[in-house]
Amino acid sequence: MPKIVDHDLQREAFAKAAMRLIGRAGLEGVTMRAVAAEAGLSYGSLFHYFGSKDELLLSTVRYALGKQSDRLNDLSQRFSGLDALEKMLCDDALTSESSHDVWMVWMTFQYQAALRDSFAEVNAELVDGWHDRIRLALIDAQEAREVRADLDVDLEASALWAYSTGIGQLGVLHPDAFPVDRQEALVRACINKLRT
Amino acid sequence: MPKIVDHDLQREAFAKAAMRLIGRAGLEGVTMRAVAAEAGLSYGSLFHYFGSKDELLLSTVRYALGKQSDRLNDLSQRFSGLDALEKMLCDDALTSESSHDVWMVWMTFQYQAALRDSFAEVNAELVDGWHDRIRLALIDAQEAREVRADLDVDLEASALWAYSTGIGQLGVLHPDAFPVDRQEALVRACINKLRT
Amino acid sequence: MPKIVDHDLQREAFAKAAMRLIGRAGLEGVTMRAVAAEAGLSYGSLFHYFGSKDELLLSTVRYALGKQSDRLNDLSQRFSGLDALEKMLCDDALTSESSHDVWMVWMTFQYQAALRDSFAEVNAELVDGWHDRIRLALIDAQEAREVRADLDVDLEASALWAYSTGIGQLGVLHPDAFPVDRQEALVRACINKLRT
Amino acid sequence: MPKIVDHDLQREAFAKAAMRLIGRAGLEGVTMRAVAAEAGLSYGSLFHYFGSKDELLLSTVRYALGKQSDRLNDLSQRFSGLDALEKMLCDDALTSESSHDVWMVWMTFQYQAALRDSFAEVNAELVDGWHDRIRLALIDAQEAREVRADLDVDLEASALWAYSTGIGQLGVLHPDAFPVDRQEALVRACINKLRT
DNA sequence: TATGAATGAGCGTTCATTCAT
DNA sequence: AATGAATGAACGCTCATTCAT
Repeated sequence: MPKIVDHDLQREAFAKAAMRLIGRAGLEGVTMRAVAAEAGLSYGSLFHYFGSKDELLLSTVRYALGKQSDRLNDLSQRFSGLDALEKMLCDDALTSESSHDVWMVWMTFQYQAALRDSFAEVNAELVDGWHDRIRLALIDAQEAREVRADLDVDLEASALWAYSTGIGQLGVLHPDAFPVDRQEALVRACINKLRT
Repeated sequence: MPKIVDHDLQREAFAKAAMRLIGRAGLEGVTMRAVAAEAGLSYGSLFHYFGSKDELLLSTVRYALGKQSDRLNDLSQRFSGLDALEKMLCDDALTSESSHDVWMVWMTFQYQAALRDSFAEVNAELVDGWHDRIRLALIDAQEAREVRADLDVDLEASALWAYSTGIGQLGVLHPDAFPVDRQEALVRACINKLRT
Repeated sequence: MPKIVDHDLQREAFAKAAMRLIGRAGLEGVTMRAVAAEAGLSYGSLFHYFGSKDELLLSTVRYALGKQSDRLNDLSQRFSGLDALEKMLCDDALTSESSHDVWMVWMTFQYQAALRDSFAEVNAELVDGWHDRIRLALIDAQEAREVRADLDVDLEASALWAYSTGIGQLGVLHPDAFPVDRQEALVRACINKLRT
Repeated sequence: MPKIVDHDLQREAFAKAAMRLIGRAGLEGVTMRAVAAEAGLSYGSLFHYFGSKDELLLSTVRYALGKQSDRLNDLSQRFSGLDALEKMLCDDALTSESSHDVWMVWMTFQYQAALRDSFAEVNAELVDGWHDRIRLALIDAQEAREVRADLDVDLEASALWAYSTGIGQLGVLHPDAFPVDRQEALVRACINKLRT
């Protein structure tokens, strides 16, 4: 019998380490050696679990966003309409200490996806999912008469997407100017403008 | 003093080349060799004009944003209030073909500034300038009674900043989902919501 | 003593796998992982049966040449003189599909033996055996008056050795220019020149 | 002005270094670091002159065989028929100390060409050249009535090719059993058999 | 001043080997 | 005995930077 380890757990450990490094120093800080060291394992080990750096990176983004996705799923089941939207955007946009790393991963990944085909595909699927969620919540809100019947749902969905993207980015890059409570206030203000 | 003019022209030529490369392939595409080749100048001379890669990068961002800043200055002299705001945001946010490279430089730089102290300083000054412009235009609008008197100017300035940041980023990264006319529509819709 | 049989069988399975890999992609294609995979056995077990890669390689060459040696022994018992020589050289030199892997192993091994002492020793013994066989067959032929009495047996043995070496190498490396029937024709032509 | 160096001369220096290493330790001994060290230059320099290891290797084989080719051209101008053939084969086959490295390069290259497409192309051209030379010399000899009129020139050319290949290989791999004078004797014996 | 050659640290990746179960 | 995880040295290659002319 081989040394018993949970393969997926190890992969996750490396993904976590990579996420921490991205959070701390961006993609440039993610060298395979640094990831191994951060995970407390040997360099060679890393390649036992990931065939290449790209594979690790893709796993990292899936891990980082997977957790968030789970939370969003939970929220969209427990709430609906503008309520759900507010909760989702707050959860997503808010760059508190705990989600800082996730946002850095997300930004990094978006950037990479614009430059490299291998990332673009995965990105498209993640991005579309996010956009859809916003649209559906808006449609819900419209049906519940929380927002005007003639609201341009598509446009507003895009607006909210852009808005949350911007808040997230600024929250990460300028935490002093965009502390969490300000981010929350911005999200609320924006959603309230949609209310009938 | 013709030499000095030459000197600045060379620096600008390199900065332009670096900007094009960033627009095409991100920071990763910017090697000193590639910059020299793109500028059609010799490799060694690059180090005569810039002591290091960082210095070149800083010059590049100053060059890229300087042009935009000039345009904004012009706009803020010719217009005021919400009008100026709309023009400024459209000019800034719109990722048409012509400003794609500038946006890429900007995004790249923001990202670097979050990670490296040497960039953060320069970034702060650029960012503050932008935020101030928005605030001032909003105050103008308030004085001209274009917007409600009790509008939280600070908050809305932040919101517009975040909004334009998000539109710009999405415009660069997802040009298909955010073509220029959509970006414009989003900016207008946002500003119109502020109108009394 | 079934264990011992198992042990040898496993070793042979690995040696076969290594031989196939050498035939397919040369020594560079032989990684310990690839050998285990090709043999359909576990990676770790490979090191139970062979203390090192070198040991595996040595076993591989012994396995590959052992089979051929058996055939040659058989031939030299059933035939003698030039007849035996022709049969032996045809068997040995001919790089048909079935013996391609064996030839690749042989070539690879010769090459290694020239570079590494640990292989040279084993090689010397194999090579000497082959040279002796040719000499003995020539002496037989001489005694049977198939060849001239004043033939320089040593020289001709060397010549035949070189000749078969060359044919084998070219057969492996340039199969289009040296198909089996051409190889056979070359061997026959050479031997016929020795006939009185 | 840059440091003045002869680009081609540096490339040759590296090629020579690579050839020496191949002669000493085979392809496995040719690491880019070892080549740089052997050439007495820095590691990074090497990549200034060769874009990749393959490029270096191809240059090495061209360099190694180019010298030989020059000698052969010279011989085939000064001699003709069997005389030329003998001189050519002696020059080519003889693995004296001075040509040991060349032969190792040649063997190594043949082997690689069988395994890698990128080498096969260059190899084909070199190999064909060699085969043609032998054929043409034989035809010359036939016209000069040095050999029988009904000689199968194609077959004999292949035979000589195989023969010289074998002698060369054995000369390199078993220098004790195949010293230079023996190689020469073998070549002469073989050619004399062709004489009318 | 202008050029490009020279340098070496650092990268992602491979791999034989050792270790723990 | 059998398995596969763990390890780290070495490889080819890139690149900002320095140097020599």
